[in-house]
Amino acid sequence: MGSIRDRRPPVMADVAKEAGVSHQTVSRVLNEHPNVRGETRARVLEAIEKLGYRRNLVARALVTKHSRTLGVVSFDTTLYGPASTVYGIERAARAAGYFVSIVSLKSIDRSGVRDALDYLADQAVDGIVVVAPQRSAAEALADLPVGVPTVAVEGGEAGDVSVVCVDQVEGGRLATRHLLSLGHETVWHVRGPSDWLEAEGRVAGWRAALALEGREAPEPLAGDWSPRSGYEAGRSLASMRDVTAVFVANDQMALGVLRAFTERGVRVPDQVSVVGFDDIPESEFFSPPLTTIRQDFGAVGRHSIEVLLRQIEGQGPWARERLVVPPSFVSRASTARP
Amino acid sequence: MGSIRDRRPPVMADVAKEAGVSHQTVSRVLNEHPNVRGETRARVLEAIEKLGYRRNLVARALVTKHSRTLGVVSFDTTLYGPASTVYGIERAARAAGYFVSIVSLKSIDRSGVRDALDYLADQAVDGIVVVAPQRSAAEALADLPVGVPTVAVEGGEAGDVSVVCVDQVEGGRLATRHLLSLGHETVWHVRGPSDWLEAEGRVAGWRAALALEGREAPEPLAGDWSPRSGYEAGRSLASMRDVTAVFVANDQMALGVLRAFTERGVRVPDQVSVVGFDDIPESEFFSPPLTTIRQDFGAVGRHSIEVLLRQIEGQGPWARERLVVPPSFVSRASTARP
DNA sequence: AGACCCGTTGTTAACGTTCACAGTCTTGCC
DNA sequence: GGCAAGACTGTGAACGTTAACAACGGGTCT
Repeated sequence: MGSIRDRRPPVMADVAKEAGVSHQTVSRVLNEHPNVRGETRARVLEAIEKLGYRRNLVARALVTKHSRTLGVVSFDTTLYGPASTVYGIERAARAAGYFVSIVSLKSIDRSGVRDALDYLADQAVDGIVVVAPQRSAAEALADLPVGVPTVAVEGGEAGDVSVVCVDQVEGGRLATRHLLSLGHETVWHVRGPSDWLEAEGRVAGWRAALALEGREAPEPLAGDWSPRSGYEAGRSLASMRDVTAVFVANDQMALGVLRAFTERGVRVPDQVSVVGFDDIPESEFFSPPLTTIRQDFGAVGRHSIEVLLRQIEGQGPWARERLVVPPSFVSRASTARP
Repeated sequence: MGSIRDRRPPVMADVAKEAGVSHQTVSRVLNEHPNVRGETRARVLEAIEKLGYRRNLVARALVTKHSRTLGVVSFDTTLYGPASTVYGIERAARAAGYFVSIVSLKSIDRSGVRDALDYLADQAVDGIVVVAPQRSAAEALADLPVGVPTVAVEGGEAGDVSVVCVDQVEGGRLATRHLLSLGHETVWHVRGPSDWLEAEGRVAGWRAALALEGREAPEPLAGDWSPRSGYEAGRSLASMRDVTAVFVANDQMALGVLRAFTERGVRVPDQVSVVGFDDIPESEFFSPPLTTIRQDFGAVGRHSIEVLLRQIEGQGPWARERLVVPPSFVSRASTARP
């Protein structure tokens, strides 16, 4: 028995003594090594229970070189998209027995991403997921800390990391095609910031769908994802004569557009049809309920962990994968025939 | 020079050899111990730079017993409130030089919280922040792993952990008082789930404000924070005759209420006034823009880290603190005189 | 019967850092 | 000139785990 003042948590050696075996046998039981006699295992387990032993993961990580921790670098986890993605990542990681260490960046510039990566590398993470929706972030992945498996979510082609993303181009196409199929002459677009790859993808899909039908693409209106920027774009659109259909690059901006239209007396969908992007939980209850393109953020998170674990747990040089999650069209009440 | 195939990252001993000092001196330089000669320090720093040495935080944690990692347990980080709080926590923690390890729970029941806490304790976190808005989560804090400093965010009184929270009662009062002061006879309430402390607090504030003016409190309508539940409550309210003012327990449900009113032709604020809670980024662009109660989630996150670090870095038994962040009233266009 | 294998267990040595302590070399001061 | 105090540096031993290897016993095969 230890002294009364022995507040030190029990270690493997204590368990070993209690069970009358060597510490190595305890280790074997803990790691489910096959070659341990059933009775011995039971005795060890009992001793563990009795002493309330918990294995020290730090010591373990020191010798195995694996921390069973994954790093996540993300941009503004307050936004619905990143928040959902990170949530999916976290759940998938924990289900696989990994911890998740998170770094949220305020602005994603090259040095910010580099710092975050270094920070995580110091902590000896086994792998890193970078939610890198901006071009600058994607570029920062080019000069990665070698040796640490990495997956980019929504990232570009830069560097040779695996990428998991939603097919933004297809999403833009879906939205635009829907509006054209209703009979609209052309479709206007309120786009996201130009340094966001997602914004570019949606623009590209919009243009492609328009081109396919031989329609002229009007000049897109610039937004920054915020409802306010959508509101301002909406005021501009409301003052134009020939606008009958608008594809807005995310639901928050679409809300702003709807608000501006309401203020100006433009009726949706009677006079103008609006399609959003993301399918945030609120969109269904906008006035009118918003037709939009759904991104399955949960799937993106799960897949990114799958790809990452394949790299971590597989051996040898990892193949660079590219996994694309398809978006889906959600029909509601904000679109109609012109 | 190491061999050509020497891919092993450099350790302290390598730096020491390179600089012609002992490993302990390298350690001293790294830890900014004062008693190192300037020239020696320079030589060590140079060697570190040359070899690209990075200190192994795992080995360090093993001996110091400090991982410089904080654990965060949260419920559904997809919701705006928790997401913003966790974001604030993460930023404040990193600014203080701590890593943040996150566990998101799907449902907060007692055993779920316990598991999460154990999980984090295994990882040897230096402290834990539990975002525990539900009664059951608050209860789970009662049987905490001893020895690990813990702070509850939005938690109740249970257990003897420090608490940082927004004054929900005051928020409920603010909303209700505003409506009464406009001249409404009474104020209806769409409440949050009954196992959420925040929901209870808002109900209490609403009742208190009503009682203060000697008004009868109508039966509150139950919601679950989702826009849909707000929508359903809104339909009920729309079918009642004497409803002129509604205080909705969060902005998402308020959106649902507005939607239901719009569908039924109930004009806001002309016929009915609506006040929300949270001030999510979207509320300003609802139709009409929503009068609401703002919670400063960022401040909550920052304060929780301050309290936690005070416990970690201070010595001796920590005093149990209780820090209350005041909510604020945001006036927009969804309220008017009856 | 002896060699050999395999299941089971123990012994010893890492892993890379910090801590405790013991030196050595200055420096200042009587 | 000697001595104490302090600055600076080095040595050895932790921290708690897993890896590598050795040792032992009983069974099987020849």
